[in-house]
Amino acid sequence: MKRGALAKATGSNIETIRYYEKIGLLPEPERTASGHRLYSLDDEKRLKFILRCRELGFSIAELRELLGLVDTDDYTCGDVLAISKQHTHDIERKIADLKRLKRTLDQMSAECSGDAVPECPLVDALFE
Amino acid sequence: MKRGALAKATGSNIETIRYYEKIGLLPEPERTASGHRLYSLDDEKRLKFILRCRELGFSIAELRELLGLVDTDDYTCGDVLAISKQHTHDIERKIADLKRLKRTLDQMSAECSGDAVPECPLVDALFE
DNA sequence: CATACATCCTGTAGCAACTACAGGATCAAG
DNA sequence: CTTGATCCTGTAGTTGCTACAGGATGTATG
Repeated sequence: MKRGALAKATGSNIETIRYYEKIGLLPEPERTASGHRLYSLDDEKRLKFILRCRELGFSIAELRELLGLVDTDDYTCGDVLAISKQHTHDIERKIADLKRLKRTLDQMSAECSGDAVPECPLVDALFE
Repeated sequence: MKRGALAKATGSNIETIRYYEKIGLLPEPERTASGHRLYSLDDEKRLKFILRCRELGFSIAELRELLGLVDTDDYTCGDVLAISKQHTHDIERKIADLKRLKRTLDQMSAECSGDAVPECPLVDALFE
C-alpha cells in the first residue's frame, strides 16, 4: 500500500510517516518503479505501534529502545533484561497513576448527581 | 518558594514553568516586591500533576480540559459527566495497552534464559 | 561597604516532534 | 486526451518545550 493508504489505515498524519522514516523509527520502504513508497502489513503494524506508544507517553528515545528489542540481533540477554526491567517498571508506575486518575474521575462523576458540581481533587490524585 | 526551588521540587525544567504560565496551565503566581515569582504548595501540586500527566501521554489540550474540572465553576454536571466519561474511557484503553506491553516484556524476559535472545513480539502486542 | 556568585527577571532564539505547503511528477478514471 | 487525486522532494511553520543573553536582585564573605 502507498503512503496515503497507510496514513488512513493507521490514523496517522501522512507527513508523519515520512518524518518517522527520516528519524529511523520506520524502515525505508520498498518503492515502485516510479519512486512511490510501498508499505507492507508489517510496516502498518509498526506504525500503529509507534503511534499508540506516543499516545501512551513514550518518548521517541524510549521508542528507539523498545524497537531496538524488535529489530536488532546485537542485544545480549543481559541487555534485554535491563531494558525490559526499566520499561516494565515505568509501565507499572504509569498504570498505577492512570488508575488513580480514573478513580478520581469516577468518584467525581458519582458525586455529580444534581446541579451542584463537586470540587475536583484531580490534582491531589497524583500528589504523593 | 521561588521558581528555581519549584523546578527542583518538581523535577521540572525551570523555563517550562514560565512556559506553562504563559499558556495558562499554571496561574500567574504572587510576586515579591522586587518582582520575583512566589509559588505556593498548591502551585507545586499543580505543576507536578501537569508534568506527570504529560508523561502519561495527555496532551496540553487534554490537560486544559482536566484542569478545567478543577478550576472552573462554570461547568454543569452534564459537562462534568461528559468530560469525565471521555477521559475515563481513554484512560481505560491506555491501561489496557500498557498492560499488554508489560506482559510482552515480561514474557520476553522470562524467555531470556541464556545467550539466545528471543524474538520480540512487541509490535504485535498492540495490533488488533 | 565592596565583591563574588547564585538566582531571578524578561525577551528572544533554538531544538524536538511533528505538520503543512509548494511545485512538479505519477496514476487512475472518464 | 483531460482531469483530479495522489505521490515525490524539500522547505517552512506550529506546538511544546528548552536554552541563552543581558541586566537586576539576593546572599554570603571579607
